[in-house]
Amino acid sequence: MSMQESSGVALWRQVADGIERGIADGRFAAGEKLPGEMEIAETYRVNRHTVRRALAALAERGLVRAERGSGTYVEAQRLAYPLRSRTRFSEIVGAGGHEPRGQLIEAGEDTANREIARELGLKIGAPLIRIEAVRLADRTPICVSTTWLSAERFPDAGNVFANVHSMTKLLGHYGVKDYHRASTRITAAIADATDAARLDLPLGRPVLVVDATDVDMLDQPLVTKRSRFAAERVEFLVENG
Amino acid sequence: MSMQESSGVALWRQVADGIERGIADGRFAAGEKLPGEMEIAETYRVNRHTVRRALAALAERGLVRAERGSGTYVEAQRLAYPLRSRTRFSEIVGAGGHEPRGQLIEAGEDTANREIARELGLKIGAPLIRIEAVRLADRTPICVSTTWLSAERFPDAGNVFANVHSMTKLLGHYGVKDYHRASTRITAAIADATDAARLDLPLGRPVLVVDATDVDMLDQPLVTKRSRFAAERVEFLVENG
DNA sequence: TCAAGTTGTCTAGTATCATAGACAACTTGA
DNA sequence: TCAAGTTGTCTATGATACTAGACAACTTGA
Repeated sequence: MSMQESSGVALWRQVADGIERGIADGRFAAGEKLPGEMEIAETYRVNRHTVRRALAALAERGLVRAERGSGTYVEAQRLAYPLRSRTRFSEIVGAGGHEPRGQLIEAGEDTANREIARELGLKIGAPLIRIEAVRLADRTPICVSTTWLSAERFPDAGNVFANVHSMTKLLGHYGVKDYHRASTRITAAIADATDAARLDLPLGRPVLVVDATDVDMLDQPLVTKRSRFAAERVEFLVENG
Repeated sequence: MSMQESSGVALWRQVADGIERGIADGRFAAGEKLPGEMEIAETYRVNRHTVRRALAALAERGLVRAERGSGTYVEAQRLAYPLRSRTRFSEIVGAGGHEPRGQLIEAGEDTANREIARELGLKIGAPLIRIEAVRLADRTPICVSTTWLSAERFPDAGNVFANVHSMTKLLGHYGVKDYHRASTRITAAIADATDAARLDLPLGRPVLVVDATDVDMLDQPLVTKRSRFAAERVEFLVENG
């Protein structure tokens, strides 16, 4: 027999992703025993060795645990988190009874290209602070964001964010009491290797790509950002009056 | 040299994903020439043949086009789709310089489940008209929609739509002069076999799933629908005041 | 105790992935 | 016209992925 998807994704990986999805959506509950390796092999029409490799990958990530002679058991428990627009990430997550977290990946300097300059009302080439961060609800990554701020208006913003772990608090540090969303663009893509790693998501899962700009109460642009959300963990509600 | 990520995703696929992302986020604009195969190979630290395979995969999906002796060029560009209170498919597509088309797949009767009843302000079990249609810009499918209308208020709506090929015209036929969007919910999923066939999309590509309800000028619900957009062909623009 | 069912570990063969180099066919600009 | 740069196609080689079969080690329940 020979499968030949030629999708560029290894069979064992497809099986692993399938099982992980089963865990994520509750088909396999935490602590429960998975079907036997033979049975999994049959459902995916794949050799048992391929299933073993998939299970090994999941075991290495701590999602399952194999017990010789007995079976393979689910270690993880599934988490799901809604997200609404027009509010603060921290407030949205907090309202859902979860603890919002922000984790800095990298902060650095940058210069404005045409698009960012237009969004922020700056000149092309203007100095920027670029902040890349993961945002989590409890311990589940929700999105990765790249945020750009004017380096003149928000000097040292990278270090500030590293301390406060929140964009609202960062802006408050510079005297911005309130702000709101000026524009939002949404599309979708497939998680690439970088997304997958940062969102702790299997490769090939959909991500929602959101470009947004926030302005202060005088409609002066403050920050513009591009975020990539794990689509299976979020649903956007658009409220047009 | 030997890469050995062991991520279960083939190198050529990682390269293809990287290039696609570059196209999606505008680093490579539509019509523009990509870097040469050798240059791409160097940036990804990969053999030229691996790059060629990645480009072949993108070419097969119509995202790029190779010209011998000259270079490889970006084919795609996304349709800008503003999500305003006034959202008409035909107007949006027309504004982009494309010809809007609607193609009926199937029309039939249905009864309201809890969600649809709530959206349309009907009782559970109320008779409905269900219209499934593909919407295209020129000859490119943009989305498939399932639309529900009250069968009492819009009798024979299926046949009307089959003639006019437009939801705006259909509503006009029943005396609705104007309407607007009451609610929009967006998430993303992976194209299944049905989506793939109707959207002329390869299996496994991302789709944007939009649930929306339109109301008349007195805020009375008219239609509720679920649409599945080919994510790689559209970009939603959200304008919150 | 024992049989059935489970995971763990070998060996082996075939197909695909990725690299490497060479050259042909073609386009572009000087 | 020509040189430089591009994509297209061929051969070849090693590493990895997948399949296939067999058997060991262990758990469970009758």
